[in-house]
Amino acid sequence: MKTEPEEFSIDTLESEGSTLWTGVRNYQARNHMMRDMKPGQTVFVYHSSCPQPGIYGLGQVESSPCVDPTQFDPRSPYFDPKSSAAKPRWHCAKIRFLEKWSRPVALSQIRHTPSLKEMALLKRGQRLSIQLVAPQQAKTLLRLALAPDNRHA
DNA sequence: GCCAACGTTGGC
DNA sequence: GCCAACGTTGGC
Repeated sequence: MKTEPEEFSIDTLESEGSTLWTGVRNYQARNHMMRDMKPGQTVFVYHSSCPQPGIYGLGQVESSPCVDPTQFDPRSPYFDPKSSAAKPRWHCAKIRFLEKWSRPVALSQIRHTPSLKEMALLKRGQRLSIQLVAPQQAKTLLRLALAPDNRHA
C-alpha cells in the first residue's frame, strides 16, 4: 500500500495504532482491495513522493473493506460528488500498525534485486496505490528488510 | 520543476 | 463508444 509520508506515514500509523485507509480513488485499486484484502493479511507500507521511496514497514488488515466516509464529506480532499450513501463508490480497509523497519527497503534496492523484477511496483508507468505482492516476493522483501546488505536475495 | 505514463472526462 | 484534452502520479 502506497502512501505519501507528508500526508500519512508509517510513523502516523504507528502513533494511531490503526487507521481507516481512506482516499483510494482508483477503480483498479479499489477492486484489488475488495477482492483480495482479507483480515489478518500482512501489508507492506510503501512511501512515495519522498526523498527515499521504498517500503518502511508492515501493517495488518484489521477489517474487510467498508464504505469510505470521506467520499461524502464536502470538506475532504477525497470528496466525490458523484457518490451517494445509497450507492457508495469507494471503500477502505482498516489497517493496523505491525512494525517499522530500522531501515527501509529502498525502491532502488528492489530494482536491483533480480527476483523482484516482476513486482507490479516496477512495471512501467504503473501508478496503482494498492498492489498485490506474490508470496515469493514477500519472502524476499522480508529477507531484505532483515539483511539490508544482501544483494543476492 | 520536469515529464512520461496513465486514468478520467466529456463532446460528439 | 470513440478519442482528444486534461488531470494526476511519482521518480528523478
